[in-house]
Amino acid sequence: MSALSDVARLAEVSKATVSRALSGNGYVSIETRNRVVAAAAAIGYVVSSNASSLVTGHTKNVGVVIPFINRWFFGEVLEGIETALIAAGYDLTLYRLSADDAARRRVFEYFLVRKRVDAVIAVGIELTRTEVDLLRSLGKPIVGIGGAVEGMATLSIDDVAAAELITELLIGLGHTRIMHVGGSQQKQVDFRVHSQRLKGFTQAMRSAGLRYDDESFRPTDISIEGGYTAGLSILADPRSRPSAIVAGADEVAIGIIIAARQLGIQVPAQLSVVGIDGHDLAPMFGLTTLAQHPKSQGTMAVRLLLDELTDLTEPLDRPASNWNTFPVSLEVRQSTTAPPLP
Amino acid sequence: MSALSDVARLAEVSKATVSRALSGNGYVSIETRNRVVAAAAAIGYVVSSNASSLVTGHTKNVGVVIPFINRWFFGEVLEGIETALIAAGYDLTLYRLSADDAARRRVFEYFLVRKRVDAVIAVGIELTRTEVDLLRSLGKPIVGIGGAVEGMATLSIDDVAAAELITELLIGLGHTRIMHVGGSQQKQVDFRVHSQRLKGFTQAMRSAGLRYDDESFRPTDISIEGGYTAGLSILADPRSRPSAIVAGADEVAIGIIIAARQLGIQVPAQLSVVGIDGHDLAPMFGLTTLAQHPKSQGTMAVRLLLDELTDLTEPLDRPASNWNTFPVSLEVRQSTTAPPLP
DNA sequence: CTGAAAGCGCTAACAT
DNA sequence: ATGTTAGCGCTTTCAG
Repeated sequence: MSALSDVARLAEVSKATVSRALSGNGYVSIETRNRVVAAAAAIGYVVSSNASSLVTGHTKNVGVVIPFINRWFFGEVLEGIETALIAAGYDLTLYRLSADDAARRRVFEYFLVRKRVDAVIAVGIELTRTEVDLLRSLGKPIVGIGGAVEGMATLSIDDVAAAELITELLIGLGHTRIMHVGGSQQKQVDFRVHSQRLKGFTQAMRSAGLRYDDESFRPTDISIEGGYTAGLSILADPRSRPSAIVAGADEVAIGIIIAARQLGIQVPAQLSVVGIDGHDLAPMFGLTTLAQHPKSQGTMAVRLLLDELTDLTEPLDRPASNWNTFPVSLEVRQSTTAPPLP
Repeated sequence: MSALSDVARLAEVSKATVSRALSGNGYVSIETRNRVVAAAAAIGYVVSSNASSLVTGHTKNVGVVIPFINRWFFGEVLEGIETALIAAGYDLTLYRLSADDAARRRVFEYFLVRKRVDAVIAVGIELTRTEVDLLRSLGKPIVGIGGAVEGMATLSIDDVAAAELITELLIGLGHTRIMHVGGSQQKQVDFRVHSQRLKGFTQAMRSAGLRYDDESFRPTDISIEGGYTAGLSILADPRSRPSAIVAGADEVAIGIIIAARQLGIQVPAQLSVVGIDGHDLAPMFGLTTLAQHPKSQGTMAVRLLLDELTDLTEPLDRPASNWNTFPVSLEVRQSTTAPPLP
């Protein structure tokens, strides 16, 4: 409510001086600064970021687009981003991007454009060339999490390699009947993560000379319920039951394990289940996971963004080398329980 | 980048007319409007919300403060809020409020104040008198979810009644050895939800004349892992094992059930577990839950807020009756499986 | 080191 | 129905 001019009057200086004193830009004698700061505190003055943004052109606000909020991986990433952003004095404006195309366009062409955000973090969303261009033409840095996109910095694991790695792990343990329960190949999230994980699985199976057919993959909802339902149906018949399952996500792995236990199957003694997101459920379920540290990915993305935002003193044309994909290291989180007997 | 004046020049009208044509406020002949809209589209003009906010005083943006993102109840609420807000043309700025007191003050005294938000939704956070006053003095409507707070509209279930109800349900089923596994009474979230749920449980036990002692309550982390760990320790000894458990949250209930199944205990045949948040896991776990429809709570909160924001033509002093707590109805979601045999 | 003045891009009276 | 004018609250030259 109180404005810069109020502070100026109280401190008996000009508005310009107040601005300088409070923002730290420009010279102000130490004593004047103190007077100003005291006056500001006295009347509870806080700058209007609107007015400030209007003239400076930046908003101290970053937009985050993300397809899900209530899913482990995404929720964790979001938390990581939020923490890092607030720590840096930035606000976070959240846009959940549904599959709905019109809604998506609306977010890009309306919400993100009206000069509210300085930059954008896209989590698990494969921006189109057009979207990237739009944002870049507006001079807004973008960083992505979850897959490579041309024209912007991204942070991601190699989903194919991850699935391959974890499958090889099971093969190395002596398993031969291995299934993959993962996201539907039809209604795919962006980056075709599900396809990539399936691909990694298939590759590993093939190179090991193991049988891989239509029965080896089971599509499911990425949720505990989905995993549970799939698990019940897969594990029902003892004769056709796999001895190991590669789950497309932790939620799915948990659902499968619950189903297995309900059917009286011991996990991991009689069935190995591995997941990929890796949320520290390993010890509890006796499952080995590939941890991709979502929270750190969030923090890291913010760091990348802030670097750009700060360097932005000399605008645009950054070295192409910077617009690359940073691999995120995977950590095999071994179960503490004994290895399964295939 | 292109500004209102560019559109004006292109359409050969004044800036005022452009503003009117695009915002829909004020009279503009149909043909001029068409010309303006075409011109705007041609150069990809989008209003600067900063400039606009600066003069109108409102931002089309609401702040959401929430203690957790990655927890079912909160994640769902957040999704509900996001969807409703976007649909109404509002942005959502997210603040995760940690237990850290300094951080919390910072959010209230700095972030929320700099005129970025028109209103605030507080989820699961008990605003202090000071915080409510601060926001109200700034003329920002607030609505809360999760508990009653004086001076603002809130939406919440009656946690005591909920726990009582669900406990009575178990008692009615013939259980006598019932335990409550819920959040620690020490490090409490706001609204002391854990205490309230414990209280409801205790009341039901007492009125039924059932034994209630120190052993009847087990504090736990609100997470699947927490429930699992608690479950293992509670259910290990068959002689002291309860026949039913009231879980403080769905995550906890799931953890307990996983532990039970691992120990070879049939759920719900040998053990009943009930939860409160109610995320449709009922059929899968054969557990009865009390559904509180988090997503709808989010939507509803937005609706309340929007009402205020719209009525705000005649500012402030709204009838006190409006500042009440709206009860959220609970729905008993019965398990489809047969009732347990105590 | 400080002040005066010129806008940032838009909206809202007030005219016409 | 449209144009003119005066700011919203701040930052930033430009003088001094």
